Amino acid sequence: MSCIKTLKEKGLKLTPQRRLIVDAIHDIDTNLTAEEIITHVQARMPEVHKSTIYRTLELLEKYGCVFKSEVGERSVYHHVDERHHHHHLVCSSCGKTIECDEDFFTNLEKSLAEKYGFNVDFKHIVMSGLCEKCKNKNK
Amino acid sequence: MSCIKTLKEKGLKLTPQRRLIVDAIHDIDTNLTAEEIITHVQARMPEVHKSTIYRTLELLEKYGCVFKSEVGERSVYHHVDERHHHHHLVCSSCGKTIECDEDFFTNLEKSLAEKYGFNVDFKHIVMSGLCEKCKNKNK
DNA sequence: ATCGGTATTGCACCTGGTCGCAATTATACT
DNA sequence: AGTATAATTGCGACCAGGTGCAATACCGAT
Repeated sequence: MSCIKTLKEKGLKLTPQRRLIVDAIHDIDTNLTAEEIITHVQARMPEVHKSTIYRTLELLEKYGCVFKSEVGERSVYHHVDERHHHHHLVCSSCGKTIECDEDFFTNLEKSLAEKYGFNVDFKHIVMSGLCEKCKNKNK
Repeated sequence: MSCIKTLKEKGLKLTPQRRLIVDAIHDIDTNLTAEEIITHVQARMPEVHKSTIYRTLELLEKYGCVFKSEVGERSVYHHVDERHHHHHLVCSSCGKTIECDEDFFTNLEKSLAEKYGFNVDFKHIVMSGLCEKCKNKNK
């Protein structure tokens, strides 16, 4: 429930709509499409407009409560786990998500910074590809 | 002009619209947004519908003539250079694109496959972040 | 408890991109 | 050159997501 606290600390208003959105992110999976959030929220409070939801999600991202990432065309939101950061590997065939440790990326991050002076923002990247099952399926 | 050859080889029709789209990809930058392509094509042939352009781009991607990648919300197309693959680092602040060698990613690719059995599809990833200049600007 | 100001909402509209469909056209065959 | 036919086009409708604006509601001060 730290999301609520974060909003309060920033002097933002705690509207019923926002509570519902925060609830959705906590209650359901950690891997939510915008559409799933909209459905969940509107099931309880049908008037809530999608733009309100997108705006709230944007806010929560801005204040570090959720991560937004693009998988294929759609946006997917991950509730931020304060204990440890991790990256996500999403299978483009079955949709399965694997959390992987951020250590894997630190080397790459470092060498790209050294060679090109470029600072990749890995927090906002979700890698897509094929998981083990789907890879073998296609053979 | 190998794109044209590729289309012919696949038994696809060579329409004036398609010629224009292929021209655009060759003539202009290697780093084109869909919108830039649409503008370029419609400047010469105004009736060409955006859906035709998107469909052709999809085809060209399918047959390996271009790479499509998502930067922020928009789609960006890169003309494929047959000589060597490389990855793209796009600065989210100034839009500058850096081509980087694929060797940087092979280690990461390998270790993710070993640890998680996951095969990241790096061909379709464009990393965003901050280039040297923009990073220093914000300080 | 109520009041005022600012944050937030819902709405209507916009944008990039996709899709089904009927009309058109590039090509292969005669 | 003329024709058959399957691929392709343009169109309009649609989708997810975003924006400006007027109306509303949260919350701190009274």
